[in-house]
Amino acid sequence: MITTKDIAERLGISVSTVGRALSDDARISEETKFRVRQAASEMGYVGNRAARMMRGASSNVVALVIPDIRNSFYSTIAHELSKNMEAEGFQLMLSETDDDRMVELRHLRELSANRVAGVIIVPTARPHGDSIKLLRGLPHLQLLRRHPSLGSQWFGVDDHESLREATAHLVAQGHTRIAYLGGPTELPTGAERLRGFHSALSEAGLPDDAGRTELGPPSSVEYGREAVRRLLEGPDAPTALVLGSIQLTLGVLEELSEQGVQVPGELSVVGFGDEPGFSWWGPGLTTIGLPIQEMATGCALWLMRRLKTKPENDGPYTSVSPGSLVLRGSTAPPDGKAPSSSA
Amino acid sequence: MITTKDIAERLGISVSTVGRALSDDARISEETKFRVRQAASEMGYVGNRAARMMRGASSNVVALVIPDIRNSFYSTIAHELSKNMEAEGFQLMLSETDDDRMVELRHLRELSANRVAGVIIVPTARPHGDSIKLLRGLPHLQLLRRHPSLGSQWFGVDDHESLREATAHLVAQGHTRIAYLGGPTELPTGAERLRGFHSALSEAGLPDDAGRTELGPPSSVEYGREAVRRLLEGPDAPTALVLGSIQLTLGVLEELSEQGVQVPGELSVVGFGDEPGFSWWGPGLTTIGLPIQEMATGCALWLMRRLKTKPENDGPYTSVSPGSLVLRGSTAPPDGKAPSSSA
DNA sequence: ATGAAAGCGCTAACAG
DNA sequence: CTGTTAGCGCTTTCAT
Repeated sequence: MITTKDIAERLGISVSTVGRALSDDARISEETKFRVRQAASEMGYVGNRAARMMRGASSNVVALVIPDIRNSFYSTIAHELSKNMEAEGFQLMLSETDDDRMVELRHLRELSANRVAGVIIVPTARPHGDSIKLLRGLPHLQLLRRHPSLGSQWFGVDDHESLREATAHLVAQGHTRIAYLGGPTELPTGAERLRGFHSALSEAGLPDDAGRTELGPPSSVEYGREAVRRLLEGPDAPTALVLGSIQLTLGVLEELSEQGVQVPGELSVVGFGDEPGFSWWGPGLTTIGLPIQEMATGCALWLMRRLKTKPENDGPYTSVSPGSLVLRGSTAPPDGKAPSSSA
Repeated sequence: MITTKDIAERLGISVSTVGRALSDDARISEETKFRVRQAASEMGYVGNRAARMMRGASSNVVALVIPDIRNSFYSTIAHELSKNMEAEGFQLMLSETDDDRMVELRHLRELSANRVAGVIIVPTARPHGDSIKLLRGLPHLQLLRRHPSLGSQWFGVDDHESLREATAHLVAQGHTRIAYLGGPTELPTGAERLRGFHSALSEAGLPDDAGRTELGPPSSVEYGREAVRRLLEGPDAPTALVLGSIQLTLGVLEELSEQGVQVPGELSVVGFGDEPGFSWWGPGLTTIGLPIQEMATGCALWLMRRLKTKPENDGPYTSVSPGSLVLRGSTAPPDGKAPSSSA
């Protein structure tokens, strides 16, 4: 690897002159600057950021710590961050935790060792104590999930309201046996979504046992399939289903379409998230659309600004983006037998 | 940030003793080691990789340079790499090029400045000369696309054979007006897939004008929609369609389902890739399944090994994974009017 | 307008 | 068993 010293020797000048020329210092003659730049380019010189960091320069790397990039939720976020950051000269490090706090900790150790400029994290349910300590030393931002011990900078969506609205939509259609299938309540998102579900039920004055819930520890496609199978068994199966996780939604859709369940005839369904394919599933999936793109952009811009301004303006910051119900064909009043001419 | 010097001062010993204790050097007494580790942990010491790199240590970062992480093709790859690399203590840098050679170049500059340990790249159609130079200085590996000037380490899928097989399937069903819709031929993948399409036609002895092709410069969902609209217009519209890009497939499926085109009645379709949702699209999408997971794992393992063994065993290496046709319901003999009792 | 030298944090060679 | 010293590549005083 070529260094400033190599260039200096080649031109018979000192390293400091080379350094100054490359940083376009005012007191270097134009001619020298030209010769230096020429040589640098010819020799394929690329400045060593490690060395610069030792002199106090900060890293240009921001890390994104998420459960799984295959979840399109997260890949959209990653893309949006990457795009916004590239424009500002930042690079994106990708760390997948698989929702395992130990993996999360290992990643944070590495990120800290690499002295990344900042971290955007979707924390696991209960981060390790050391993870919390490590994050204290790094400018960071929580995304979607919010853990109290990880500071008060947070970007997320209105989980409670999104599920309340989705459930209310089913209630308005006359459903009285509604099931909710979502992620674990250990996660702040899971808890909020479940709360939203219950809010809608109680607002409608429905009895507590109107709502049946299946809360997966694993928010996986496979679990979604199993859970919906379980839900549909038995005599008083629900007539409607609201979902609280993208992965679970994918599983449910696969299972329902495989079992040939009539939607919305036998069962009304409201999905979570709006993936490619949701629109062409069965009668079109009515689903909770999330403004992840906007959220991610906001998040990127906030962090960029935070990193560029020296002062520790680490005041609490919270951004809650609203979801929106995307109405398609997968919901209808219960007992499809009676096509019901109600509005 | 805590340094070894801080620890040394606190314990009244020298920095080298601290360094050795932390690296579990044999000549340090167990007691000192213990005290050092204790202090390090208490003080929240995290080694500075930048400093280590200046002493010759190599980075533990591998970069993945791809067009767009939202393409599930690439997010699957990213996940697989990440998983395999985390196990070996490597971190994954994510660089999106948006298929823009200038963005690609900027990323490679940064990666080089950061002295990343290695690069896995899906190159743009014609990488910039400087990009080529930069890559020469970095251990790297091409993925899927293969550009001759970027070295001879490559992992990919058998694009030619995959499309040949898919097309042959349609030919076998009796189609004689088959369209191919794929990415630009400037990309090696695009060219190979198109070649596969033509191979199948000529093997079947079909006239050249049997195949109609639409080659998108932009492999986007939107372009897929437009293109299929164009294809279906006019009197001698094709009776079958083979696709050569995931994004285009997504667009085509949306458009066909929106327009209510009967598949396979009016049109037989073979998709590219196997995304969630392809199985529940219409009659189930017959599609070209790709072993991306295996490919990515192979790729990760190869690079890890390459990075761990000092010697420049940069011998040419090529790995071609075969695709496989996933048969579902979207293809049938032409002229659906005659349900045709053939096997 | 340019050089010389110091030092960032760490490790390794060289003394004890 | 432990300390001293040098140097990785770069920027930044402090001297010319």
